[in-house]
Amino acid sequence: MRTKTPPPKADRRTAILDAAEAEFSAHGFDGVTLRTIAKRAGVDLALPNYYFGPKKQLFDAVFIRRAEIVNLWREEALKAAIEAASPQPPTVEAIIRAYLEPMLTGPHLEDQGWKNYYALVAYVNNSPGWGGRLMADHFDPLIRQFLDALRLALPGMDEKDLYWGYQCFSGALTLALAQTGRIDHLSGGVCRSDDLADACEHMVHFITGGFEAARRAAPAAVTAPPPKRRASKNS
Amino acid sequence: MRTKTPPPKADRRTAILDAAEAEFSAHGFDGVTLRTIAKRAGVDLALPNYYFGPKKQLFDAVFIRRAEIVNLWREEALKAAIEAASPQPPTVEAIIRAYLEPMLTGPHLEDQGWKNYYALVAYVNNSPGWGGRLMADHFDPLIRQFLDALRLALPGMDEKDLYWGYQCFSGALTLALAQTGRIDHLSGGVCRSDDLADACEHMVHFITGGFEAARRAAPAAVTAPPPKRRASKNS
DNA sequence: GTTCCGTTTCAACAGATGTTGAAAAATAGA
DNA sequence: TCTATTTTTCAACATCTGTTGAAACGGAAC
Repeated sequence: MRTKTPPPKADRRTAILDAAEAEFSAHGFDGVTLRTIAKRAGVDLALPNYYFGPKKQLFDAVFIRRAEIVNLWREEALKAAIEAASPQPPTVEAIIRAYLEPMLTGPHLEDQGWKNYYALVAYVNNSPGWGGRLMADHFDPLIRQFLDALRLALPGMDEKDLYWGYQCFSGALTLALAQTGRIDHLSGGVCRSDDLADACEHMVHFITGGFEAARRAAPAAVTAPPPKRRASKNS
Repeated sequence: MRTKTPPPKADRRTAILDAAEAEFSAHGFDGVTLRTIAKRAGVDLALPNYYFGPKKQLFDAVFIRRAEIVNLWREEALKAAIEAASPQPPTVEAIIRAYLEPMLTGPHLEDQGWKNYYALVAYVNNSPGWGGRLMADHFDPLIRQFLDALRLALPGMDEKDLYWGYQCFSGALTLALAQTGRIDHLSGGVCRSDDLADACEHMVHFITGGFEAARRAAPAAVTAPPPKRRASKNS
């Protein structure tokens, strides 16, 4: 009943990747069965294993497929921002835009596959354990390039502030990528979480302001500053 | 072999909740079996079902247990901030602190159960579908109180900017709650994702600056502003 | 045609999964 | 002590899970 159109003859490999992408992004790794993926792709149960090996390797293949593409986009955007501002370092806003816009704006967003992939990235980034390994292996090199650019754009910023700032940035982006629809419900329809371009434009300002405030507010605290505490709280 | 200490006689109910909390937060709903939970809690396989019904209801019970507590903490902190600033509205920073500090600072963090619960909240908040329902049912009322406070602290701010700002805020908090350890790896140990108090103090400045910049930068754009686009990008 | 090789199907496996009903044990009330 | 109620154990169920090996199919080379 859900067997889509009869399989398009060839191209079964990418049909499996697309189906797995949609299912994994919606239900997580353990919430998906190979039978569901095969049925959605319109192929036999044994075919995913034939092409990709065990389930975990199929998941990795889905994750890696578009990671390389989006990394190229972002690297190119960062280089362009640096070149456009040369010999000055680019502004914080220009760096944030180079980080976000290649992902969140552009005609590729009309492809539901890309939206599914972004939700998958959000899932991976929030998964403890093996999720961190996947993210680190495929995104850390590029992230370090952006951190280097931010160091130049924010002279005198403490390293700790920079990393915590990136953590905030990454969290905001991750939740946007997840497209959970929660902001739709909360805002009564004013904001739509599937409008990634809108999310992008607002994030640019918010995150830029966050980084600049984080540098300004640096209280030269060395370790963990204990703020005011309430009277009691049960353990 | 993993049967912990012999069951502490009574208190099997909370032993099941604790075990389920630890397992669900680490592996998600579908990544956990009732047998794993029962073994970790040191009880019989059939006992979780006896107390909580089917698996999904056990998950909900885990989620709800501490939600009510943390909501009370945060509501109390917001009221205190409002009262302390009266008759003026509290500052943005005071509101952000009231939102974050009850969760992220205090002696309850020495209880690993609370850290597990926070990771569970992060998991739920990033789960599409049923996750959003759980969050909305148990956290939206309090969130609306904070949004009301922010409206007073940020006069003239556009509603859309406010909601997208909260989305950034929520994303940053969610990733902090997840404690994935990714920031540890990325920063080479400078930041530790299990140091929630440190994350809190940095988030306060970053998010406060983000909200204030979001108000400042409001370009009176009506819908989705299409920023500059690169030459071509495959679909 | 015949052979060969990459692809696809089919059927089945061994094990795990959520759930349940009935028996057994513990607890409380009289 | 006997009874009634709650709690715990045990064993099993029907179903689903990832994976695999062998057979069947496809088309191209000879």
